[in-house]
Amino acid sequence: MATQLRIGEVAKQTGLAVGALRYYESLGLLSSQRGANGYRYYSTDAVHQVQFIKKAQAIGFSLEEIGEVLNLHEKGDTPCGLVQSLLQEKIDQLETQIQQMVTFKSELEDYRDQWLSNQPEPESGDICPLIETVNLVS
Amino acid sequence: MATQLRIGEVAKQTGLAVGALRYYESLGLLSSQRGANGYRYYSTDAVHQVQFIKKAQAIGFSLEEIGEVLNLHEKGDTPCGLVQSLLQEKIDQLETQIQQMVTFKSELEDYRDQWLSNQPEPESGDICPLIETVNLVS
DNA sequence: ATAAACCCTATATTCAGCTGTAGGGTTTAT
DNA sequence: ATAAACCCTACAGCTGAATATAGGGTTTAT
Repeated sequence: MATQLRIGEVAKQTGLAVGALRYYESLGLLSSQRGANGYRYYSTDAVHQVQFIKKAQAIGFSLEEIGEVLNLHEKGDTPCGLVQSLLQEKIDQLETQIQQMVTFKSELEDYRDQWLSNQPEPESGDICPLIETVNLVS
Repeated sequence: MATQLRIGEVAKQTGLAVGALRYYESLGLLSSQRGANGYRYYSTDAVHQVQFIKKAQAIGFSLEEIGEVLNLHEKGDTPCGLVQSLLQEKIDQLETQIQQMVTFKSELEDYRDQWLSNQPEPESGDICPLIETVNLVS
């Protein structure tokens, strides 16, 4: 029989707040057994599961995605295929975001440099010519 | 005397939703004059100011920051110095974020490649070895 | 004259991932 | 025996930038 841990002990061992553990339970990411006093009791597997959740978060998974993975696991399936495709999705999204941010940063630098080298004449009613000259793309 | 616009007309001319304009007013970013019927009336300057807000947003300013800029402007000051330092702040933040995302993306690719080339043996109790082998840094 | 289109306020809701609080009950250490 | 430390539920709040809804009043077009 595994040692039964109370929520504070799980919190201590995982570094999560007690409230976060209860929150995870409300999302169906973590389950517990209740004692006669109403307390949640956890096996050491729960600690492992929380660590799994933290690692999955660390590689960019949302709690909802982690829930899907854990659901597959609970059904007895190996969720590695799902993990793999989610991971590839994250990588692709990161690449897209990085490209967008790089482009955006150059645009901002261009605005800054243009303005530093050649301050536009303020037109009547302008608030700040630096921004007034921004061309909205979208 | 400038033409007085109703909120729907300002919305149409700026592409913003009516609700967003009222929201901006609640934040102090936009002001209007009220008619006897309670309607908001705007000058064409308001359209210009909304466009300013949109441009400032487009270069990464939060509504709160835009509020600071507009407050300076309303006090009669030229807010370009503030705009310039906020802009430099955005550029620096972008650079930091880009670096973090690039690093993070490589880490994810490493995980993916390691796993593809050499699938770790699942240990008993593992949910998915791909994630189980993740080393948390923080 | 009446309906469509417009306007108003006030409140609630969304996204995510929690944290904080109030008002209790339980366990443990002294 | 009593206080500290722990646990419970239920709800509110936080971030930011809005959107949505309910329940009304006004203007405009036909």
